[in-house]
Amino acid sequence: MKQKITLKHIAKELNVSISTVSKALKNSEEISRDTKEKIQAFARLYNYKPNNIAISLKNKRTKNIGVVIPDIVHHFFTTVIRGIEQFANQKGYNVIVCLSDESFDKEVINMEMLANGSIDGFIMSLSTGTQRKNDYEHLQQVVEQGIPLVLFDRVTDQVECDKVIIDDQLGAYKAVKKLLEEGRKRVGLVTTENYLSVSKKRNLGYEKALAEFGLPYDEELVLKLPSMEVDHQRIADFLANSAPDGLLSVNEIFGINALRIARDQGKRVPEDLSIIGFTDGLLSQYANPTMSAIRQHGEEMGRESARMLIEKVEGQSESESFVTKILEPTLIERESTIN
Amino acid sequence: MKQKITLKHIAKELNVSISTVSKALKNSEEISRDTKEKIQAFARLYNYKPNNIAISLKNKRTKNIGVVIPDIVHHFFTTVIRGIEQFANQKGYNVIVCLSDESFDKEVINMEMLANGSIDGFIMSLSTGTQRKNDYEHLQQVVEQGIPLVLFDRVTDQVECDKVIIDDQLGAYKAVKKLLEEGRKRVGLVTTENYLSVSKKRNLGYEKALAEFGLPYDEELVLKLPSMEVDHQRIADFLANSAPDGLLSVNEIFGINALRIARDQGKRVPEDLSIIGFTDGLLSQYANPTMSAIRQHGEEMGRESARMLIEKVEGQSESESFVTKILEPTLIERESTIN
DNA sequence: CACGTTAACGAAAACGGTTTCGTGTTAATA
DNA sequence: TATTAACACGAAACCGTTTTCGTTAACGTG
Repeated sequence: MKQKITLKHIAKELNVSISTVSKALKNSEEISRDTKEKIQAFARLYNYKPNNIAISLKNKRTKNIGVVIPDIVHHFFTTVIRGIEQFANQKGYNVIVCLSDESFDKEVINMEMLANGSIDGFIMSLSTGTQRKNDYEHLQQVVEQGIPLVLFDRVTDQVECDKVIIDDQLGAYKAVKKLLEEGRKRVGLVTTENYLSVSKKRNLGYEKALAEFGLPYDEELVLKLPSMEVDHQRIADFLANSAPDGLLSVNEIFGINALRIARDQGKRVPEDLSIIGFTDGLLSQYANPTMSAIRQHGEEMGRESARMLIEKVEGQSESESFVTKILEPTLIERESTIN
Repeated sequence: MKQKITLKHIAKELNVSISTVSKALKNSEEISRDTKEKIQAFARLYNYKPNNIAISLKNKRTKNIGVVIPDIVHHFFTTVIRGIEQFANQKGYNVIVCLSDESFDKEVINMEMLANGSIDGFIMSLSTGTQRKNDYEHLQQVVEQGIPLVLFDRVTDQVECDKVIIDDQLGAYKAVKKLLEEGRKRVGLVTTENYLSVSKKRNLGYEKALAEFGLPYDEELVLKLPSMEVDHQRIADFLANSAPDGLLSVNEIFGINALRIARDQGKRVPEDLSIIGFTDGLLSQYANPTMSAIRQHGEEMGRESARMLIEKVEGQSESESFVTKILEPTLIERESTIN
């Protein structure tokens, strides 16, 4: 087993001091041509690579960024991670991924693990647990310690930091407007309880579009599921009883299920029921019929988050100015709506 | 901005030495009751947490594990990550995720970045680039340096290390056997070129089942796509020309596409064409008709990989024995096959 | 009273680097 | 010849811990 070689080894072997070796490998002007060549050759021969941990300790910079997300088996989040990875990697950063599993406690534990020197900054999206509890102490702490933080998608007003979101209200508005323009009279909404920041905004967009078309907000047409779990029965009942002729789903899974259940109930999609879902993932693309969707541009959101974070991390500017970048959602029209 | 507090700060503030503080916080017997209480109270008050980096340097243990995978927007890999995260987290480890993006070069770069002290061990699945190039120098290096390595799913015989795979041959065998038992006479296979370790084995399972039913291996019934890209035209031509009545797809995406294209060609699924795909992901579950699948137990694979890796990392045993854990795949029957 | 014990703490090395500030040697200059 | 500058290198501090090995003072013992 070849042990990793250190500056000390090289120094001893070549009968010079550690500082000389360090400088030689950095091509410092201080060291003579001869010595530099000798040291560099030796280092190359033994494949010397500086120890990241030692450098981190010295520089107080780890070149790691911590990403805390609720779930990873979820198309939207994976695309965001990919975007983060892409940008971060290219800047020489590594990405430490932690899953909060939608739990407040896990979110806190993960952040505390990472906040003690392991990372230079955080990128995160709030767990439902945290949003429900409405407790952001752990985020405040991080910010107060001067650790840069970027929140994406599921954010909160209660923490001052950089944020990247899509215009959820606009997304919902676009979708519902499209449905209303098809001539739909009973446009429904499948969503979650309002503790999720995004759900709230999507509801607003839904209402706005209705109002614009002179339609009232009808509670009967809004199904609020208590969690991310799919409750087939409630969806089936909702579709049967409320009889919507258009539907916006706050996420892909609910949408796909609604589509499926509607067809099982004998409804034709899109003729009898026109459907649009949030998140343009694989499911929407491969559903039958394919499902129209609001694209959230996850990869761009990830890249943007990483860009903002790294800027803060590397920025000497102690400027306490935080920006919220708002991406515009795109309506992707497919077979579940009428073109 | 509250700066992180260190042992040195506490020591100066309380007029004791750094060593005393360190010992007091570890509740050492060496320190008097009084002093310990005073120090611990102070530390709690200022929310002292030891610096991970310093500890890592001292212990030569980072409590980080590096995961290098080809892609993350892929259901199977995300479930594996979830399994790894789950186990690792519970053992106090963090997971650094790197994406090779199916590229040999990126795989090498990522590993080199992490191998210089950032992590205690690797869990990885080979990129297609690496398998095509058939070059495992970077893995050898890591192993020689004594860094524990666990390969999962896409593995190679050319590196001696722990491995976790499913029995791909058995999986394919189970699927094809099922199709043949339905009475199918022309069972086809949609796969990739053989440089992927898993494809090779799945082909073997396919052949084995055919042989068992006294059927010849017919090249016309095997479609080998050159990459992971979906080539609609070739799939359509294949289905039209070779006219299979049963089909095994080496992954979910190819399977879903085949299913779709077959229906577009007027074939009924499963009556005219019975389909089974590898990887039991969301697409299979939500396809129309739902697609039968070979479940690869990604989460278990992740947990198992993490378990084996951490055992090696923490194991004082310098036992140079490597094991390959083989998980049994499960056939999930859905609507795309006849029950 | 001399000695050994013990309790309670501090000094210093170590982990593997970076960086500042000498310092000795040589060569150029006054 | 004395002074100085340039060159090439080393010593040591530092990042934040842990841990070994003193050291000191108080105490008990013969």
